[in-house]
Amino acid sequence: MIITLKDGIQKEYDGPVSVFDIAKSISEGLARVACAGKVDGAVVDLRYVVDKDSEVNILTFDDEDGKRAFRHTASHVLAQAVKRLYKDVKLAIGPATSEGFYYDFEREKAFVAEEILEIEAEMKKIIKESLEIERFELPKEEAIKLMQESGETYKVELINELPEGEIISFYKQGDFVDLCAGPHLLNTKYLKAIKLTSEKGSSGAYWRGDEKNKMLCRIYGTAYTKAADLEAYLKQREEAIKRDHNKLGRELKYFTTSEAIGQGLPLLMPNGAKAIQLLQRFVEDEESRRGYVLTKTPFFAKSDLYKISGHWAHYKDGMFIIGDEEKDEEIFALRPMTCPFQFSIYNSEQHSYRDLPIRYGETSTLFRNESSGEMHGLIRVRQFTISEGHIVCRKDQLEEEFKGCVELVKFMTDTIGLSDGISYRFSKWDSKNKDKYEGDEATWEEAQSAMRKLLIELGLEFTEEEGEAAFYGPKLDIQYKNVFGKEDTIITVQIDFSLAERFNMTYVDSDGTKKHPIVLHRTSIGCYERTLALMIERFAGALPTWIAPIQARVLPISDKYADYAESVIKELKQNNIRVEGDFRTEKIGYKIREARLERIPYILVVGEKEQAEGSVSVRSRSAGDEGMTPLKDFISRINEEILSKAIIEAKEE
RNA sequence: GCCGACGUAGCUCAAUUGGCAGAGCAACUGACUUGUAAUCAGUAGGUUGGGGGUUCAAGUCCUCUUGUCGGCUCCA
Repeated sequence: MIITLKDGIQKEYDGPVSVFDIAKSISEGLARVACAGKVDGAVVDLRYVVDKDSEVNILTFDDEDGKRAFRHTASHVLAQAVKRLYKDVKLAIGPATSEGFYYDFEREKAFVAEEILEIEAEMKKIIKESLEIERFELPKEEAIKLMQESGETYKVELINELPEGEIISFYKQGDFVDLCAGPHLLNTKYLKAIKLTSEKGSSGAYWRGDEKNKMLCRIYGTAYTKAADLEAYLKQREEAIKRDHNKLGRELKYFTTSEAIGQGLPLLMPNGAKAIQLLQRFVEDEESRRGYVLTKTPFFAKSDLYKISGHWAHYKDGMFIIGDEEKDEEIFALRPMTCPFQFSIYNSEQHSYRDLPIRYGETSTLFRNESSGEMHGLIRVRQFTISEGHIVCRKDQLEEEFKGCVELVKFMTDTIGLSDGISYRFSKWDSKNKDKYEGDEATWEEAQSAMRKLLIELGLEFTEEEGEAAFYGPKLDIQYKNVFGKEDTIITVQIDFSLAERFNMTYVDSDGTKKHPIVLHRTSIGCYERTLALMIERFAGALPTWIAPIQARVLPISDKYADYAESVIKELKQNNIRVEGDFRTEKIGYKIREARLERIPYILVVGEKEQAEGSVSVRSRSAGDEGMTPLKDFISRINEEILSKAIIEAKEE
């Protein structure tokens, strides 16, 4: 039997051999760090026996799938520890995640902080016990019986759903048995560095992610092969949280909230309002350059409009409704999206095929009645303003228009410095849940295959997600992670084959017949609040100079140089620099400290020497004290930086 | 909406088993006229998120409510 290894090397074995033994035959060292295997492209357990010529790759913690097996084993140790300490707890599921692992348990009350510590201590004990992990299989009937006997009703439910003939495997370590497809490590001792990250107690999670189901207790943790790596991860997480826009954004006076105003309704303070104004002007100008025409439409409309668009049927829970449906003759709703409004503009005129595409753009304020537990700083709010646009086009224009949207998205994310962190998600409908969507199966398939084709042509790396589409069509979602690792959509481009027909939007084609156009729903920079929040996190509050609310602050050394400082400020203002002065009679070090803490891009110190020479002493975020420069030179330098929208990383301190 | 944690001065945090609400920084006033991350002294600042209750006495206990945070669900 010939086994081909990762680097093309071939090895011959006399008979069937386990993946672990293959690892061992390569080297003892590799066997020690092996977490799983890959045989002919499929991830397998180390215990898996290879019995024919195959390509075999030994996966370690450095491989994504090896890491998953390692952490999945840690989740079993978590479950074992919980079962040892709390007999009455039922097991649900416990997978590995991108950052670690979790396990869901059914229990009367959530686990509190002290209990988490006890569980973690018990886990460490289990690891020290060096328990062998054994795998065994059972036929369906016996598998159900085993789980019923131990009262694991969730496991019984899972087994019942497996198709007949499926291999049902279990993993056993010491006194603990869990239904699991694997793969797993061979012994608990390999889990060198573990930590439960639910330090403040377990959090709630619905069984199978369905809010109609029982709420379970979820404990999160992570695991590494070395204590130092675990420490590094925890440290990095701590550092990331320091950039939390919800804390920094408040400290730096970008926004605040008021209990009396309510959840999800942040107040943009002068700094935040200025940054958003700058972003909006930039976006509006760029869109105008790209052939978008501006609209300005009402913030609310009669329910009639939403009944036509389908929002009333599919999105009513997400809207703020004005009036009482039972009592009032006419009721209104605040707009959750701009589509039906821009469609109404389209419908106010007759269109020829020659008029298309029409690209409508609007800096549009939207209102969505998000559930109370959802709000998060500027990232998830109930009122937000978005660079909203709808492109009405013919089928033969779809490709070019879609690509134009993606190109605009790339231009925007590059400019604002978020391009490194984005990922693309192709969001499809859920054909098992047709009630949630508008349009028939054929239309959906057509729209989705059109989008997939374009995504492939564009060479985008994307994931596919079922059930994430809008009710009217599939989406290309541009995803970005916040400092807590939680992913949100910042930008979206959607193909809609449905609403034009619903809305009776038409154009007269070259053959004189009326046809329904295709609609692209899209944003270019997403919603300004969310985008600003992610920029604050990305830049740790030190926004690029072009968008910084204050670009320079002039610090006179003492009162004696106040007049000169004023003249510098005047000169900068005449050059459209957003500048202010700090005329307090404080020491220069003190004023610098404050300006640094406020992340002001340029600190300009002026005293006797500067006054004599008509210069400023520049202190930048990127280079610190740069010494004296003629004022004119500084102005051309900062103007160049602003004009080019340069991204210059601030020095970490 | 659901599970959990939390809410004390502008900010960060104290306040023993229920027993006089306090500190540092910030603010304000005065002095210092300052050269690249915190000058010194003084003053003021609170219905302890809000309502209700238990108690001789509530920041502390109970209850309702509101807001914030971490998850889940939902979503840009």
